[in-house]
Amino acid sequence: MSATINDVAKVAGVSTATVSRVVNGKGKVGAECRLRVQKIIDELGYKPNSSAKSLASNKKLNIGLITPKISMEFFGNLAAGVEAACRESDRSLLISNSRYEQEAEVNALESLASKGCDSMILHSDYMSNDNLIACCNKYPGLVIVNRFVPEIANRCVWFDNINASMQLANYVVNNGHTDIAFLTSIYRNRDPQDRLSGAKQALFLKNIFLKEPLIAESTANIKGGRECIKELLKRGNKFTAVIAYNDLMAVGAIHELVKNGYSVPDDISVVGFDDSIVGRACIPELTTVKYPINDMAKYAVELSIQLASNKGNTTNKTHLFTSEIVQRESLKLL
Amino acid sequence: MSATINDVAKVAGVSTATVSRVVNGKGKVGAECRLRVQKIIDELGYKPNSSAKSLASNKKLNIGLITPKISMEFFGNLAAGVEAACRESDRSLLISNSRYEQEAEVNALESLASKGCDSMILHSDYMSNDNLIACCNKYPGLVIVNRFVPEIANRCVWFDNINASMQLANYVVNNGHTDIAFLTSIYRNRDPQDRLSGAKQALFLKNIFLKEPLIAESTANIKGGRECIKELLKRGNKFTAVIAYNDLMAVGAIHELVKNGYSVPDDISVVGFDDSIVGRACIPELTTVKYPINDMAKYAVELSIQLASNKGNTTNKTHLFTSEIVQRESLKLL
DNA sequence: CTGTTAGCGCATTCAA
DNA sequence: TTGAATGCGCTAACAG
Repeated sequence: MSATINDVAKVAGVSTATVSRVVNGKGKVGAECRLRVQKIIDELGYKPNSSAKSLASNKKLNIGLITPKISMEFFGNLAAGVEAACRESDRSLLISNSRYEQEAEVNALESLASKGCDSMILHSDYMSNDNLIACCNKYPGLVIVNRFVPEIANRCVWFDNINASMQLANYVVNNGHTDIAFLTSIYRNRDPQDRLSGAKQALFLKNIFLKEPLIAESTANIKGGRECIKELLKRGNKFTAVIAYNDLMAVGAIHELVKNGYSVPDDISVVGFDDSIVGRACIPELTTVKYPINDMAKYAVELSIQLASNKGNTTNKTHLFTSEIVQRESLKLL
Repeated sequence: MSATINDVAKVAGVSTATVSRVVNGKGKVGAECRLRVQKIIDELGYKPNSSAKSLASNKKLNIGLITPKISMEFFGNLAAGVEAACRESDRSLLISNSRYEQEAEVNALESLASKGCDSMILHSDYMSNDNLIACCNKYPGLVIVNRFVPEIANRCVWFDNINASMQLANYVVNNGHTDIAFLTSIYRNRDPQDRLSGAKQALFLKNIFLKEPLIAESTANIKGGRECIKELLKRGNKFTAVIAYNDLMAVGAIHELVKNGYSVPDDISVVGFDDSIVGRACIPELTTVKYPINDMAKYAVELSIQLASNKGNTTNKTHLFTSEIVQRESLKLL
């Protein structure tokens, strides 16, 4: 098979310890000796075996990412950010899909840890706070993305959905809307709840009450967005703006509104959430909120590496990212 | 740290070999002994260290995926398929982005191999056939996705872009179009070339000549699609249908056509390629060609595992996947 | 059926 | 500055 440290040592006429030193740039090695060894390394195409390396040094050089579904754009962006940061830190990235199953999340954590991941990034939708806390205690290099749990604040790289949703709702109101509908996800996990409650709060402060008849729920995809609009239209309550849980639902909403003869945004405005590619694909292009997942991913990697070397030594600092409204065409401006 | 095989052996009062046997289900172990050991394993939460495992057994249990950019939907789907297959085969997935850089592809291959990936899946856009052949010789478990190189036919899991493009072009012609424009990518890698030449051939067989004035090129994204239409409109040649290199360009084309007062598909039809989510987001929804990347990914994993255990032992069989037209709304039907 | 032993490839003492 | 020796956690003969 491929050359080992022994082969290099033999050919170079030195000990494996010396080869190890030149490979890792640690310890003292004579200048000419270093050159000679390096030459052999290049000639033989020697690459250290990372299993042996991590076994011997008890240092893990892998970082694990657990995501519900890597094929979704949001998680793809998360993975891309993590990958970039791994590359910079000369670490390898292991990926595991949890397919929205709580048990799979826990298994993945265990599995990745045993595969030499000292740092891990977890996007968890369904694990309870207590479970999350337990996991953080068990794995010092674990970082939680897109959740905030006060007890492990320093382990959370998160985004304030409530606040972002308030911003968005205010933006809609400030552009003249008072009859506002909200499209939420049928899956009652955190994000939809937070975004709905943020919108409610913001509207409440403007003396607008977001009540049941103007809230529709369905699956968090294009089809779900269409279903919601069908339902709202059937109910017959007036609305001039729609705030959707995410861009996919917003796009579905636009489709269904157009199909029913409404013009977006002239008759009805629609805004989404995430700033995903579908928002740029639909006509009119979608006004939405940017979720800085790529930046968060990079940050999370740094944090997890630091945590892993600190043995999870935690400060009180948390890691909160903020949003930004992306103004495009689907919200009519005053 | 976490429990090792030694801890389990000590507590259970057996040798490490026995523990190894029950963990791996290999060899003979007495029934009650197995139960006892298993109990200790569970109590201690023992998880085999995979570095030690692969070092000792000289078996690699990782599979590597090299992709230009994991955040793109197409590659995300590729990754998802690979991940699913890895899960079934109880292997870990390592991911590396090559960012469309040839050198990065080679580095990633080396790096992944040294990280214990005996199986690898590579999506290469820019490596030459000769390089690809060399890599396949070097890495017995390497499978190439989305390229066909005759000399290593058995290592290629591919899709016939030329043929698929011919199908699509025929479909367009059969629905009454004769004035057809083609939008291609400014990056002259394989896929755009194949799709363009496939369209040319199909049209040629119908006595339609796809000539320069009706071919526009730009970046392979939404913006590029818009640019192409701008250019075509400026040139002033008549066309009633547009075939785009991919869905993103097709969506951009639709946007620009609509902006210029054309109705799609009533005035001008547009078709894309890939069946990506943006095609379902635009209005009208895009008629396109399904690229079965998910199936191909799963297949590629099986193949690479088999190849790795065969030491690259190659048959003459190649692995070709076929396409399917996805009929939606952006092509007016006869 | 079970235990003993010898490495896998490397980093890291400790001597020299 | 360099080398020899040890062990990381595990598997795989080989004995018994």
